[in-house]
Amino acid sequence: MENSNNINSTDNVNNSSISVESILQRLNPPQLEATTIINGAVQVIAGAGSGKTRVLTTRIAYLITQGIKPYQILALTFTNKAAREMKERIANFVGSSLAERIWAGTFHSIFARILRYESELLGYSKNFSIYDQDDSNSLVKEILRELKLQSKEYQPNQIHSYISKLKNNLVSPEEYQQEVKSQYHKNVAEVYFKYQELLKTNNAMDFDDLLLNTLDLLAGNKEVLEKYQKQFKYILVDEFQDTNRPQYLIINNLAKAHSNIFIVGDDAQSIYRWRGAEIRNILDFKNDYPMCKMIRLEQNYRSTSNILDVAHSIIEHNKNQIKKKLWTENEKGDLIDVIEAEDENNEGEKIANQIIKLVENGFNYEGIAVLYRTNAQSLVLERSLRLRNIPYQVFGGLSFYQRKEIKDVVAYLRLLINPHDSVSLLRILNEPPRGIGRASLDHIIEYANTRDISLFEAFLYHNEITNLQSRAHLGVKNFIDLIKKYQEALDYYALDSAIPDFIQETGLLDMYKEIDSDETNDRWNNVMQLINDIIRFARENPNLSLNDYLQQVSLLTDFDVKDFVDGRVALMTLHTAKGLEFPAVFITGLEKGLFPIIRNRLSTEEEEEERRLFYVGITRAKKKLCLSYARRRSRFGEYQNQLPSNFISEIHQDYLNFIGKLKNTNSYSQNQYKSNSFLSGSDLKSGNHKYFPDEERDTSYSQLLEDETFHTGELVQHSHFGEGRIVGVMGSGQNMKITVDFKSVGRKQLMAAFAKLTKVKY
DNA sequence: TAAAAAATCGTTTTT
DNA sequence: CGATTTTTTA
Repeated sequence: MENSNNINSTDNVNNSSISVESILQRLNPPQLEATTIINGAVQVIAGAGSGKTRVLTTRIAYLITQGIKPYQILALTFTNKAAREMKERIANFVGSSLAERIWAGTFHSIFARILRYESELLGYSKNFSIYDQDDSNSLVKEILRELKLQSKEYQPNQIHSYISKLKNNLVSPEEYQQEVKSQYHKNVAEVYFKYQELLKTNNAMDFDDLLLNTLDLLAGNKEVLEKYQKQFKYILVDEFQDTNRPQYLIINNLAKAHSNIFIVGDDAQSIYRWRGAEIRNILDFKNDYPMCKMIRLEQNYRSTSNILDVAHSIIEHNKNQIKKKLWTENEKGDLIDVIEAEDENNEGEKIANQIIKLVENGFNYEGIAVLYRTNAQSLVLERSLRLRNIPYQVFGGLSFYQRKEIKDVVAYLRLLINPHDSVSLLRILNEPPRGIGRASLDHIIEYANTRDISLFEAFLYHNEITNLQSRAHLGVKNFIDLIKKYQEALDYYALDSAIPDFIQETGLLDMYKEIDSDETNDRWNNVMQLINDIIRFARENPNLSLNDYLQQVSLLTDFDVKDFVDGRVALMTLHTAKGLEFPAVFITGLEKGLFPIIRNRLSTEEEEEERRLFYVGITRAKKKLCLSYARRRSRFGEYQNQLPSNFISEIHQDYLNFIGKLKNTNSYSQNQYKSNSFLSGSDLKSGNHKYFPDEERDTSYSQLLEDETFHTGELVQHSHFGEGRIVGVMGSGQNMKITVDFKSVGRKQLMAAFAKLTKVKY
């Protein structure tokens, strides 16, 4: 049996460009072991840059050549993008038709997929909504309002993160309710209770539920468990150090039938403990799989030995860690540069200078990353890079799908397939205004509560609600008619015709058009982009539904959506940088209080996690590492004096090369920055021509965009608006907007990152 | 009820 | 400082 499979897959291997055998030969002994021991439990401690991804992909390709069917392989990664890239690499070995069928994805997306098949067993219908943090907060907020708990002690996001913590520790509302003593916590317990209840009523799951419900499903249904145990004969988990308890229990349930489980991780790179990740999982693994083979990958292929030494000297300060020592055959390389800056603007400027120097010395823009602890730091850095015409790309932060107008449209769509989703309903109820105010709404909510029905059902019975004004009755009626109409339309019309009509009829677009401001124009354009995206999705996937589209969208992050573009410096948080590598890395804001970050006081555990984060940052660098800090930094509009981070003093000074040491001059006065600040993004919004005449904009930006795909004056093709000419480019990073003069509809501002424009050659 | 004015508060990090 | 939320007023 194995033989015939072998022949089949060998055919496939021969058809593709690279043979697995040739790759196996290039692995070092522990890598080879990790790749080819395919049966039983294997735990790999993979140091930074030790070829972990290579092992994972080669191993999966090897499994397939050994006759394992791709759908029998479950590979769990940390981001959708990592899964996608892994599949692409495996496709090089075994062809894309096989690679496509591997169950590779994030915990959340894979489990969402399983839950959709099995939802009815848990009392959910197939079209359940997935609530992101924002949605969950709204739900908590609504509950707090109902329970009259709207004081400072009860902040929706804090309460939600508390509930989330309880859920990740597998504490049910009932258990928590019995456990707590103080009135405050009793109230929290009640919110928790109500929250879970409402999620069920809404036919919705939050991010945590995707894990917990999967766990319940497998623990409570023998047949289902056996079905998936039988299917997933080989399980691989990447970034194991960042799994939380429910994730561990799920994998454990799935794997215990055959114990073919392969986990890769590095305790030194555990940076998500605040989100519930547990080191305990690594220790428990050895107990649950006593026969497990332990492999260490300690040879680093990425960094210079200087960089590696510095990383090691940092992580050594942590008490809690598995002892290991990375080594490399790479050259010593340069010292680590340290930049001292006057303030955050000066920091940005010096980094920009340094980047220019690096590029003069043979580095490419795309090989450079600027990392920071908090997203808020990116703004100043962006401005500095812009001033020096350095092209860049920001990852993370607020993504397209988190924009208000996009979330609104998505809420409309969710309501169509899951009308019980009260969070979505409340979100768009008065968007545009429909004459249903808070008073009316409270009556309807009360009606729903007393009858134990969903909010939408209460809307349907609005005629029964006596204390409603006639204006509210009319508003409600129009609203439910709209939803009902398009619920039916979905049965009869194709997605790509029904959805644009629906969104048109919601009145959202008209509302944006009525007020002619930059903001509403942007929103109008963004909604149009989304509509195009849906149309494209519908045409590319004729057998998939709106439900499929929505589930996909709700689990996407900015990082998943955005590809690295050549010729641009990458800006992102240290967390986002995990798993990546760059020839040159800048780590910014190394100041006390900022990195390591301090909220109240820093516990040893938290400090160690910050240190691991620093370690992650350092080990992203291949050739060049540069650290920077500022003497003062503005916070909430006011300057604060800063001290260098103790992380810098933890490095042996022999490794450091201080550049641009500060003299006590006033050359970087506030005034100078004030005068430059006209270049800031907010002033560049369209219509602000008093600051920016056309000629001036052209010269300053055509230089900036030298490496861009789009230049002023070029002809482009848009999937919806047709052909047009670029008349301006402004903003930058994920907010980069280009103004295009379309033949069909005239001038439009488009988000470059999402417009999917193609160039017209002439 | 909706728009305009005032007040508040924020900065961790993300699936 | 600037975005978001709450309060006031028409």
